[in-house]
Amino acid sequence: MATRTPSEDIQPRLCNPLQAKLATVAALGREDAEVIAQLCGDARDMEARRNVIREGDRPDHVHLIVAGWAARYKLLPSGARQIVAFLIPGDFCDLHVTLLGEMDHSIVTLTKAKVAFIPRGRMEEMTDRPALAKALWWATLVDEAVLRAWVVNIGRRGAFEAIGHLLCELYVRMRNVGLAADRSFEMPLTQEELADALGLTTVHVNRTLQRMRADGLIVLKGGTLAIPDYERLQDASGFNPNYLHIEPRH
Amino acid sequence: MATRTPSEDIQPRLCNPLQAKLATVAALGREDAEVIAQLCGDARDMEARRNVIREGDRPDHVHLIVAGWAARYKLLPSGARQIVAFLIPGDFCDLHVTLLGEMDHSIVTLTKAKVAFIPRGRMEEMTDRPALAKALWWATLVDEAVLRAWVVNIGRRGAFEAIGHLLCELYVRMRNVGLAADRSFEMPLTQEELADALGLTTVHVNRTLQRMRADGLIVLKGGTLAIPDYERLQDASGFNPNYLHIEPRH
DNA sequence: GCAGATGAATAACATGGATTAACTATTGGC
DNA sequence: GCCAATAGTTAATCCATGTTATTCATCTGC
Repeated sequence: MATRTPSEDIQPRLCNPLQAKLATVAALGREDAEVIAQLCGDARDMEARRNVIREGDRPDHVHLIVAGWAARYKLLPSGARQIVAFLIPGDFCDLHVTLLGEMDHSIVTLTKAKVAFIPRGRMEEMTDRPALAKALWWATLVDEAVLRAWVVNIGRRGAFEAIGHLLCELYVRMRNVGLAADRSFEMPLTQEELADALGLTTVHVNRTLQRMRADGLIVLKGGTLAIPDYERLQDASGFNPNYLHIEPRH
Repeated sequence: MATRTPSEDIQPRLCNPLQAKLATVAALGREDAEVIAQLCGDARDMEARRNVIREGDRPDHVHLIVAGWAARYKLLPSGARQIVAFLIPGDFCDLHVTLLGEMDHSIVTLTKAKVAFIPRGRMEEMTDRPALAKALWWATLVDEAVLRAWVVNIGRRGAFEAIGHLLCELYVRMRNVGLAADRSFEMPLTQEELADALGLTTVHVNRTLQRMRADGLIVLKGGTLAIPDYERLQDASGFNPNYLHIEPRH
């Protein structure tokens, strides 16, 4: 296989993060895949640190991250910020807003990003296709599972384990959409963003990252994270990927 | 209308917690209500502190709390427990398991409880009815929103605010299923359970509850919680019920 | 190639909450 | 009604993480 050129039928998943992600659940037909491709096609470019939606909004379309990173967050009266999810390519920002009406949190881009704005009608085209409807439902449920893991991370793990756990999760998720290879991936989060996600301080995140580097658990530099010994990191942080509900695919 | 006897068509919501809860979203027809009533009819009695399901299980039916309280939790390798949700009457334990396959967490009763075991076929009867299908989808999305609020609570609020916030949420949810009146409700959680939910220690929960009592924010005794001045508690804990997505109904 | 902005790295010090360990109510079973 | 188990209280000590502040390193646009 080493002789073949990497063509699109070897790794069709790589073309489109959403296709890659949903292929995890249901076998998508050619037409399903096309519907998805169309959605991602007309994504808008956004600068880093721009709000995609804000708490209180009642948008009439759904947002999908096609490229770049974003974060779901809530602000406290004190001005403190808690990030409740990192959104990577293939993640929907607000699948729920159609039913819940009003956003109860905000979403901001963390890097330059491509974001698709999908009108309601377009979403219905998707949910009319059984395989896609199932896949979207699955995606929502996995988001919820990720949130549960996040609670455990913040509530009962120390800073060291918590950061390790989060990095493991991001690695698996990035790999699942074809954006990680050979134990490394582009990880654009600042220490402040990590801190806001884990309920810590930038100072403490810094201290802890250094310890992890010193232990040889991670190599984090220039926006790229490498994990020299994934199993060791996984053990050190009590990470069990079962909650991501990704079937082993080989 | 004040002259009418309070018959079941004035407050049908109160008969059944699930009906009460779902009536929040969609107007349920008489038949819808009947389907729900049947589900709750043949619930099994369970003792306190019994597992309803455990991580790794692949149950072939869905569980619904009809009476009593339960908790969704995860255990860490260290043995520490993190509660990620409290389940009160009208809450489904595992609506997701049908699609996700394997449970990624466990559920335990906290009090004596009545739990309905709903076979897959029965669930499909529900999802075949548009109003119910929508209501179930809504319930799932609200669970997710609650989880987000929980993350904020643990990550960025101090113990005092966090406990206050949680108590406000429980009050609103209990009221929403007809189980709270006049600013008070049965609140069977032990300090240990509160601690495991908020990522704190029993000792610290105890200290903090005392402070809240001293401040006159709560009256907690004999398994009943009274909130003398709800607005003050709400303000003191930065509670905004928007994330529960309960339309104001009057 | 410089100015301004942003992010990372350190250091000194403060503190909320953890830990441990008694001790004291309550509760529920028999 | 008593015993055993469970739940709540209290106090002393300790530590992980927060606070505040300053310096250094990059990046970006012009």
